[in-house]
Order: sequence, then C-alpha cells, then structure tokens
Amino acid sequence: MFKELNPLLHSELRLAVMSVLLGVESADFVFLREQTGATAGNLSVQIDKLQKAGYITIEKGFKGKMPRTTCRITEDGIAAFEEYVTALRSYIGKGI
Amino acid sequence: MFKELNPLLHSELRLAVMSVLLGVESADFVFLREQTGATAGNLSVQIDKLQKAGYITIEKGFKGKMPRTTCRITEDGIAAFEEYVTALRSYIGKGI
DNA sequence: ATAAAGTAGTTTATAATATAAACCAAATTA
DNA sequence: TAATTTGGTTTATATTATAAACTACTTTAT
Repeated sequence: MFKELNPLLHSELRLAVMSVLLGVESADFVFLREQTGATAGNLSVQIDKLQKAGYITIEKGFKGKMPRTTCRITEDGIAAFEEYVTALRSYIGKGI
Repeated sequence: MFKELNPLLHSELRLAVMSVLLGVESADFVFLREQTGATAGNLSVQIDKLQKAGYITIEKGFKGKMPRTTCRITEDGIAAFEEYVTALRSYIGKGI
C-alpha cells in the first residue's frame, strides 16, 4: 500500500540539501546554508549524515586562506532521492 | 526557495493516515491499522495528534458490544494536506 | 601590534518525535 | 471459568532535529 520513506531523506533540511545538490555540479557549505536557510550547526550535522550514508561527498579545502567545504551528490544519492520521490507518490498520489 | 513542510504531516504514519482518509468517507481504527501497517500504540498516538490539530475527527462508539473508533478527515485536514503537497514540490520539483 | 569583529565551520546540550512495549477493559472461545 | 482475542491507551525508550555554545582562524580597525 504505502512504500517506506527513507528516513535519511525524510527530513526537511536533508531533503533541501539533496534538492540543491541535484541541480548543481557542487555546492559549498555557505551556499547550502544560504539556499536552505539552515543554521550552520544544523547543516553541519545533516551533511555529515548524508555523507555517512554515501549520498553526498564532502571535500575540505581552502579558498585563499579560508576553509571551504564542498559538497557533491553521488550516484547513490541520486538513486536514493529518486526512490524517495517514488515512495512519496504512494502517499500523495499522482497529484504532485 | 523551499517552502516549509508542515511537521504534523511530515511524518510517515500521519501522512499515511491522512492519505487513507482522503480516499474514504470514514475509516475505523482497525482499518487504518491494517492499511498503514502501524502498531496500535503508534496509531493511537498519531491520530490523537491529527485530531488535536483539527485535521481529523475521532468518534468513539460501539459496533455491537465492541468499541469502535471512527476517523474522518476535516476540511482543514484536506487543506493542510494539499498545502503540504504543494510545499513538497519545492523540494522535489519536476521529478515527481 | 593588538583588539574587535567576522567567517566557516564543529561539538554538545536539549527539546521534540517516533515507536514499541507494556498495559487495560471488555468480549469471545475453549 | 480460564485462556485468548479484540480494541484500544499509556508509558518508556530510542532517535532526531535543532539551536546554542564553542573552536580556529582571518580580516579590519585603532
């Protein structure tokens, strides 16, 4: 009847992060924070979870002297997102 | 950018309950439990929250001698569900 | 040179949530 | 009449989400 909703993606902020990353080649921490409106602390925690799940990669480097954290969605992440969307359809019909 | 997801509906079980109720005139506790696959305890808690939010009504009576709990979605509930679906679109965009 | 303020995050504490386990009351069955 | 089933509720626990506090550094102002 209802497909299970991947709990890792069924989170407002993590879903927003994935949504942003789907549309770009990569996005840094500050950009994600701006796009999602999240606090830095919350974002830090959530991208860590996404990385541990293998849904995104996190690369740490520097832009000049300042630290820079760059995130990218992975193939697994794209697949998981698509599956999540499919599962959602079992709850909300094709109306969406 | 991203619309807020009503936290009352952004819950797998509550969303499933609302989804079932959208398609029927009314549904009793046992039917909801069967359709959603939830445990009775969890369902009891979640329909209570939906009722307190005004999204469903809960009517208690008897079917013969056995207790029977009947749920119905309200106008507010329908509106909230539709708004939730609209908000979801800001995350999953064209994909769904 | 040094203090103050800003940037880019992480860690941690707390509140909220979801969930199952334990329970209750009555009905049914053996 | 004892055990089981039905239809739930209450409560305890684990998980989650979130903000607040903190770290480490850079930039700017004095």
